[in-house]
Amino acid sequence: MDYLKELNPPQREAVERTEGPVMIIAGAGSGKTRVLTYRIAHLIYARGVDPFQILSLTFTNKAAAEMKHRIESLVGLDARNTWMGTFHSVFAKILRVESEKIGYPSNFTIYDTDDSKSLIRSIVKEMRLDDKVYKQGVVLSRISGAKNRLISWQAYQKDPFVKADDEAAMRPRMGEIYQKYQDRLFKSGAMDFDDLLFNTNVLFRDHADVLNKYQHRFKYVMVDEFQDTNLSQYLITKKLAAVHQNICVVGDDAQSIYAFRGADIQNILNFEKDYPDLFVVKLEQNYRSTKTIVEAANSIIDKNKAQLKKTVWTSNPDGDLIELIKATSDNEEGRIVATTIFEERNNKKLNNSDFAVLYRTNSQSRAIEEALRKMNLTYKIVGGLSFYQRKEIKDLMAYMRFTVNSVDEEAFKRIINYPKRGIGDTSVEKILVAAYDHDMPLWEVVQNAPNFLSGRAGSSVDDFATMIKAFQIEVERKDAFEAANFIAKQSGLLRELYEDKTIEGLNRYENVQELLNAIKEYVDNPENEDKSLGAFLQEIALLTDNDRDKDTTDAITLMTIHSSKGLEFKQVFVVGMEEDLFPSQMMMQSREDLEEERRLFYVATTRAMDKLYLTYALTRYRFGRLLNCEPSRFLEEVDPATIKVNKRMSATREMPGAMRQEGLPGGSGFIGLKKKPESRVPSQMKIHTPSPDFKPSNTNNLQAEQLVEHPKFGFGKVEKIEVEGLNRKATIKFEHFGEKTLLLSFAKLRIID
DNA sequence: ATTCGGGTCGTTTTT
DNA sequence: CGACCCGAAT
Repeated sequence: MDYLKELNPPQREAVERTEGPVMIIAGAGSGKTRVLTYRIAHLIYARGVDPFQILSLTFTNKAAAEMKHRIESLVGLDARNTWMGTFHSVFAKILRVESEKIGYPSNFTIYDTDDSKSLIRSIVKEMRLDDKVYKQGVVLSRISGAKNRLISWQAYQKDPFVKADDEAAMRPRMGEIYQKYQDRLFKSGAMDFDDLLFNTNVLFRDHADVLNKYQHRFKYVMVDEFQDTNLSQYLITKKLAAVHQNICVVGDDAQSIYAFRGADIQNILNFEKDYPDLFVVKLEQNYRSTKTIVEAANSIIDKNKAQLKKTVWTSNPDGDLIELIKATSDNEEGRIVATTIFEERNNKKLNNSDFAVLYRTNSQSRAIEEALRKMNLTYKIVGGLSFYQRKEIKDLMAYMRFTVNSVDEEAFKRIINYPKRGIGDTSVEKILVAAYDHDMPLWEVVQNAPNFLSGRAGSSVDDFATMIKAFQIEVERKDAFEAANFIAKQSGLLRELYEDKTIEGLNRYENVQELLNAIKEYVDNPENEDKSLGAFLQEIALLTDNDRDKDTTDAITLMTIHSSKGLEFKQVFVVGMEEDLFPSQMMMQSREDLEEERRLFYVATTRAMDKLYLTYALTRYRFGRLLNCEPSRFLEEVDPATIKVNKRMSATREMPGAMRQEGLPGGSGFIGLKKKPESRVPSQMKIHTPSPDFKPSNTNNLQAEQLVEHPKFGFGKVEKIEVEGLNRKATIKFEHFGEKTLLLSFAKLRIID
């Protein structure tokens, strides 16, 4: 039991108190993850609990993976058998087994936000409502909010308060949309994210035997980031723990920053009421930050009324004062951040990865990125467009989804005419209408297309159905990887991408390859018993970009404060400390909103271990308008004893000589990419027939000014040649297609001399 | 089937 | 300002 010696008394108490309801209030940097992992290890080691009986729920896959990894190194492979994952993934797994009891197929699809929005759009359109009033986002968040509070569409329509709300917002038919939305999801054999939790509640409510089974299976239930749970999640946990009462929640009310998506801070503030014999442990010693930073953070959060009393302290050294930096503009702010990182890194022998720049809104990253790039500092952006949201990935996944669950409407709409097979919107509409009019499953209609569509469209859909049937046979016989490969090839999707030799096209092709690799890895992983495509799809539906292998490159991290939770860095910059930006003007409707912004500021400051910088700009552009910015009220709230106003770096300042030279190659420090412009090729010109004698030339000696022929884009003139790493890129101006940049190692070009 | 022009709107984000 | 959506025009 050596590991217990590594813990301080409250941590140890939190680990050893395994029986009965426990709430661990864990201040920032107080070793929360360590306590959680040791607690699980302790259950297995000291108490002899079967890992199979321990359920731990987290908020991100990353947190779950990290914890699993740490337990494994503590306990060994036994740890594999504990149930650990996000609320959504754990209950998706359970629903997969039990869904038929509530009328869903066991191979149900999970709709992501895009699918949900697209479905809402169709419904609003079909109801002939104004989509400017019933905006997808608004409608979805309203429905989502209801589901998170366990309000079914029936209850929604009956509730007079809800009704009054919707009418006041000039959206009286919201209840109807909710009903139709649920109906369509059901008929598509699909659940959205909120349904995974909502339906688990339904399952446990209506099927006592099922609830009983899981209540007895999970003798110990643990919830991480408890301050971020919504009602739906909380009730599931409560039900599961009702028999053994071994429920342990870990959280920090001071870091509750997700109210806007249904998290209810009252869950943590009122937890005691639900469990009168609750044992509360407070972890108040901070191991992460300097005294200065801890004091500053405390001075902010103390202003909040709604909070659990605790005093976070540290025995770490005082450290440097927080630097408050005033910049004249957002670009200067970026420059100051970049030069400061550059100097600090060299003076203190730090790595890029020791630095983070945090902002309130994603759009603020631009100025910072520009400045970092100019100084050739490597950076990465966390968040932004996810891998799984890329069009090419969603397309292939839609094929796989439809093969597995051939009533999935959103998947159907995505692939029925991509690659093009002459089935336009009208035909698609006819198919869907037919399905609803005759109350037939979508797949029935597709299989009998000629009955519903005339002429060419009918036979095209027929061919499509034949193809899908071939896929289904493949899926039944082969594992996920082989089936996915088959689908990617036979659908024509891979070929479509392969033929596009532009940089963006290559990226898309590589992305698809990467997805296929991920499937291969999934199949090869002995931990995954079910190697079918269906099983893989279920796994991947709940992944986000943050879960993918992060590159090992040493880079400065840029992200929003929200996504910084749980992380730590030696030096942290919080930029954009201006009134109305942070705290955000849009957010500030009530005292609660101000308090949430304050907690957000608390989260930001407590990411820093050694040094914290707060910066603001006096002018900033927003929506094309020049703003005059006042320093944020938060700057006034921070204990002034912890701050020094940095005159040295404010105002205009010379950059170090080495940085000043013009024409430094900018691009190499650039890892993150927020948005890739799609290459737009005018369709009439798509088909260039290569000359009969077309043979790709050796492009090793390709020069500017030379004339070339491309099999797809036709004739063009080389504008310039660049070297990027091992690759050479040629920018070529084509007769009809304009400028394209091609990678020479891939492009097939014929040199015309 | 695509493209272009006009109009709108603009947090935070996980699953 | 600029991204996105939609409808009119090709």
